[in-house]
Amino acid sequence: MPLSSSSLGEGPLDLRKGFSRVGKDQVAKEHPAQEDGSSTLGMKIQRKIRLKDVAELAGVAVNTASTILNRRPNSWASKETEARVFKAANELGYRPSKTARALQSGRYHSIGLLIQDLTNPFFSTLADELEAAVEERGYDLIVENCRSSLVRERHLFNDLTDLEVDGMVVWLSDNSAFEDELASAFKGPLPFVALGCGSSSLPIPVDSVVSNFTEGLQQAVDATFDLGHRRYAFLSALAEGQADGSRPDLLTRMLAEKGVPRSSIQILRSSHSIDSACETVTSFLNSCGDERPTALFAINDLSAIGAMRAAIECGLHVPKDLSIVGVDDVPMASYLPVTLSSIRQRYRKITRAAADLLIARIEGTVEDPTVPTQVIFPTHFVARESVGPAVS
Amino acid sequence: MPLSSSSLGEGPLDLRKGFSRVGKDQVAKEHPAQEDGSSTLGMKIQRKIRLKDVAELAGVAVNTASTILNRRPNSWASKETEARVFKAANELGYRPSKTARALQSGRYHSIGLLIQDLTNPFFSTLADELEAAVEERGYDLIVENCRSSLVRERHLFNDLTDLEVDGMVVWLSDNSAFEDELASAFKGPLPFVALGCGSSSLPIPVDSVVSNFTEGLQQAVDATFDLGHRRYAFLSALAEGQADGSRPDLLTRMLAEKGVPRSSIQILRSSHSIDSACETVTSFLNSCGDERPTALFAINDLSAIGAMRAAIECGLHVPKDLSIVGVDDVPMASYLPVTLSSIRQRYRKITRAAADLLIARIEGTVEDPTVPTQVIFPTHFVARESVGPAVS
DNA sequence: CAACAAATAAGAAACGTTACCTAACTTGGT
DNA sequence: ACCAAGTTAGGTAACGTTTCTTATTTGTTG
Repeated sequence: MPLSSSSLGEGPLDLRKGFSRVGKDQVAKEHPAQEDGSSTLGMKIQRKIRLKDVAELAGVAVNTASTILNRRPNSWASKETEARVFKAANELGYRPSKTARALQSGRYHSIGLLIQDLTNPFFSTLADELEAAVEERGYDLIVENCRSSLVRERHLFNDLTDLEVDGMVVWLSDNSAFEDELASAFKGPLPFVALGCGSSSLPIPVDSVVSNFTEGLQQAVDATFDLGHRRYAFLSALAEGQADGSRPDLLTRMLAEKGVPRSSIQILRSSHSIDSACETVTSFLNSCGDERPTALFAINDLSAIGAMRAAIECGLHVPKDLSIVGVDDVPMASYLPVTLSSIRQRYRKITRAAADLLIARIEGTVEDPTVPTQVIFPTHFVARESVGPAVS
Repeated sequence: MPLSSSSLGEGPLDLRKGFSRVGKDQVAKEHPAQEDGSSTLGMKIQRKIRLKDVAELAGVAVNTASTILNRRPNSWASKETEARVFKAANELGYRPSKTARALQSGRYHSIGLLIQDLTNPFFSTLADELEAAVEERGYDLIVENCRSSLVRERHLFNDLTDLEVDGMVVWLSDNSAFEDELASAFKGPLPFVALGCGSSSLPIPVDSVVSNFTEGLQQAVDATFDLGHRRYAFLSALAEGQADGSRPDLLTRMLAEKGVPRSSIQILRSSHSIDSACETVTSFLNSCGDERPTALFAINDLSAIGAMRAAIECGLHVPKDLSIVGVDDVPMASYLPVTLSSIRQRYRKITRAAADLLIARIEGTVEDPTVPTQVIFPTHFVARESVGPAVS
């Protein structure tokens, strides 16, 4: 999602277009002039303006032009040539080729973000925020969307270096499944930051920014318990160990401390999508008779919405018959017709921290590069309409 | 969002990583071997495997290796050398440099998508679908997110050619504001397809894929009118002419045909975001006394959700006191606690058509390149819980 | 006035590919 | 034996930058 951060400095450089590609048949090798000849079809074809053209117009050598346009620190061109070069660049509408630059310098000025599902508001918000964060620092964001496919995820993660970015921010659906790759990738030359999942599951030596779900979950448990809930359901990920702030065992333990037995806690499994959650919960609710839970914790807000829908379809009222808690606190949560209680993650802080960490790595401004940094942000429970007193 | 479409064909080419970047201090210019020396910090640094290395290991020239690995049609290498080259590539874990390839060939194997706001489920779904569509055809998708900023939008659109993609799919918030740029960009060398907005507003000679909202809107008008609604509100875009399937005038005209006077139609304006819509509608509802509309048409689903929230906050019941209709039919619409009635756009079809059109342009398989193609998809009204009988 | 440092500019070699053209081996038909 | 055609492989020049090194000019000083 690059907002072209033209490296031409403050030179006004009108935003006129510098069209590229001259077709296979380039005429006149050395004379870029030709003043845009019209093709047979009436389309203007204009060859790409190269640095060389600018240099020629300004009457300097290409490297001189390069140095000037890039405002390189050491090399001091005279004010006069500098002006000539800027003028020429402006006149021709010169736009540097990122590709050539990247090939030569090995720097891409862009950062990748690996996510599971762009369709999930959590991830799209994350991407949006991260983009803003890295852009402030002069990088473009390239989103790698796994589209909920695990094979795609593994594929993409293993091919990170194909990406040709300066660094990666990765959200993995299951860190433990990638433990080895993560550790070895961290030793590799491509800087990256692991995001999000696993309060505890990161003994892996990797730069990371995670949310600590213990606090938020504890608050949610306290709140629901105080409202009289004694039978719980937990809507978890499809596979054991998958990204999952409020892991089943964590919840079970917290509830156990309050005297809620394991037998009063139902663990449901679905994928992270809204429809899958709805399906799972519907069939669960249809089959659980009297022992129906009064509170349901979902793995994320999307699933929570699906669960809420399922409850409603089953003729239950939220929160009277079933209280529902999500995770993430996506922006939409507070606008739903029944607002969703959720365990809030600090998007903004997470993305800023990730950007800082990663860019420090990239630019080498990190004290000891061998030791990984871990940033942990607290979460907290936000109570909204979807949670109410238990009516057992 | 590139899923690296390795051009190495079916050669199994283990997915092991080919790390790049050797730091500023490259040793041994000609001997890539060096068998990954460990740096002082214990990090493996491995220089990028180049085609040259593969060629050397296989005992052939680089161009030979290139020809073989790219399975170029004409040049026939012997089965034996071919095998040697593949083996060498596998052994070294060779991954071609997209950058170098792009620089040389002028092809990027990627397509850009310009959208207003990644955070809006409509656009993230669109991106998701388009990515799938272009990926099938061997292209990566690069998302350009305007983050709801008009200046960013104009900036990005004007700098399209900086992007270094093979083609663009652009959704513009207001085609009319870009009319000139659109027309001239279409004549430019960068193929692009305009998306979505304006049933009627595209006399501009540009490849485009649009939804025709007339049908869906008519159905929605019919449905609500039949349910007894006689006072309407229309939640429109902030600026006149902004992307807006169910333009105020269109709605007004349809209602006029049914005998609903203009004075019974309130036009509200907000930006496309959920919170802005909620705010606008809240203050409207608080100020409209007895003449409160019984049906509200929103410019998109996000606004509709905001409006629904506003109604609820004002103590109104949806749909008893206020029926609400959105536009887009985002996946979530049918899962909300009060499911949202909406005018459905055919995401899948739109994205496929756009991909087809664009790629045909890119690959030059278009009969007459001077004449623009317009694809129009119908929309239709999907009735859900948010619409009910008018209780005046 | 010679000499030396700074200031300024240019030359040439990368970066990793692909494209175009030429050269060397095979054949097989006469 | 010999030459066309066919087959196979290599040489070299791009692509548009940046970077490293070298050359020129200018100004200052003993």
